[in-house]
Amino acid sequence: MLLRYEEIGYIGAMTNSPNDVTPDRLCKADALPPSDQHAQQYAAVRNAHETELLEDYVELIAHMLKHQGEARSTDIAARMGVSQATVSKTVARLKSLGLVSSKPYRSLFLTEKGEAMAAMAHERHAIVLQFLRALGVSDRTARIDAEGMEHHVSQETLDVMQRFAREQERRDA
Amino acid sequence: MLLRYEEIGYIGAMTNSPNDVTPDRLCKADALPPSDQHAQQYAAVRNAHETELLEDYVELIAHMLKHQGEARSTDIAARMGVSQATVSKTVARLKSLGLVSSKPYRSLFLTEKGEAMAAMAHERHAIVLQFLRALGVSDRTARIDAEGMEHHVSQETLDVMQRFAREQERRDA
DNA sequence: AATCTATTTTAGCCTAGGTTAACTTATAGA
DNA sequence: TCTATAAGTTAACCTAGGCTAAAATAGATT
Repeated sequence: MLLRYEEIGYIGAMTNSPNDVTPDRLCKADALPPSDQHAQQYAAVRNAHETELLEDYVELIAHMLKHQGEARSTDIAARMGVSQATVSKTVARLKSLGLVSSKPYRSLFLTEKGEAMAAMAHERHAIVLQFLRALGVSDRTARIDAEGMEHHVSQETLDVMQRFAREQERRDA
Repeated sequence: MLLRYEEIGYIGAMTNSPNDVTPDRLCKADALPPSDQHAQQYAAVRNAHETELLEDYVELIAHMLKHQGEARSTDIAARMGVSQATVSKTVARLKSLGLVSSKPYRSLFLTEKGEAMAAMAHERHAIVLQFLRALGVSDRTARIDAEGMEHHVSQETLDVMQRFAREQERRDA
């Protein structure tokens, strides 16, 4: 399925012969978007990186609050595979951002803002995970990949993934 | 499609009644993997983060060498949407890692190692992008998401994606 | 009540990746 | 050839996210 230029969208007006075939066409299909759009793509990735860790934390904290009743730094550290000191520092950042609240030396709670973020992160995560499994990826791999992918999936793609997973589910039933 | 515990794999031996239905089952399906496995998942993500930027750079440099004949810092800076100073520093790192070679104040080249990395990154990127388009995601969104996702997709998932994209292509033809 | 242990925080260190501002080098044109 | 401008580098700074080691606190036990 070779894309037409019009479908690619960013190529803009075709200047040279629109009917010639492979070599030129392959070259163009391999072309990068214009600089400014490309820069926006990278910026989007950098942007995602900034919130990734925060989302992982609040998602995990929410889960712990729900399933264990409390969220303790030690447990977070163990689950994240980092030192307690790292958790302490990151939690300080979460607090300064108004996502987490706690009294010193006490376990953690989410603010409303934190809960909202956790809910969103959890939903995304779940959709991506279900999607990967529906695609036929093994559970173990799906979990690993979902963890990394979830922060880089736009709403549009998420919708497509959800639809796909539902279709697949229906087919399985 | 509710997963059986056995399919999930990490749950291990079921202790309590294996035939009871929704509430317990839903709860378990929502459960996290055991701490050590979970920690490995996060570690995989952190690991990916370390090479992400390097991969993006060599991929971009390879593209420029191929299509413009040379790779200049200014162009990289423009495409990445960062300052030249940042490029300079990152390139220094790429050089120290033996991925890029250049003489001071001259444009850049890839070492063999750098080319190998670039080729891999490019292939992954292309597969993810084609997959997203085959799924039905718009080109613009597919590009953005592919940029972020490519570094977090395992070989297993990549294979599945490639197969899916080919199927879809066949169906379109 | 005193103390021991587990947990949390703090301090000091490191690397990566970003910035601006100032400096150096390459190169094209008068 | 000289010089203006474009391109690349360096210095000094910042934040995030890791680490270890040491200090502080909470809670349980005797």
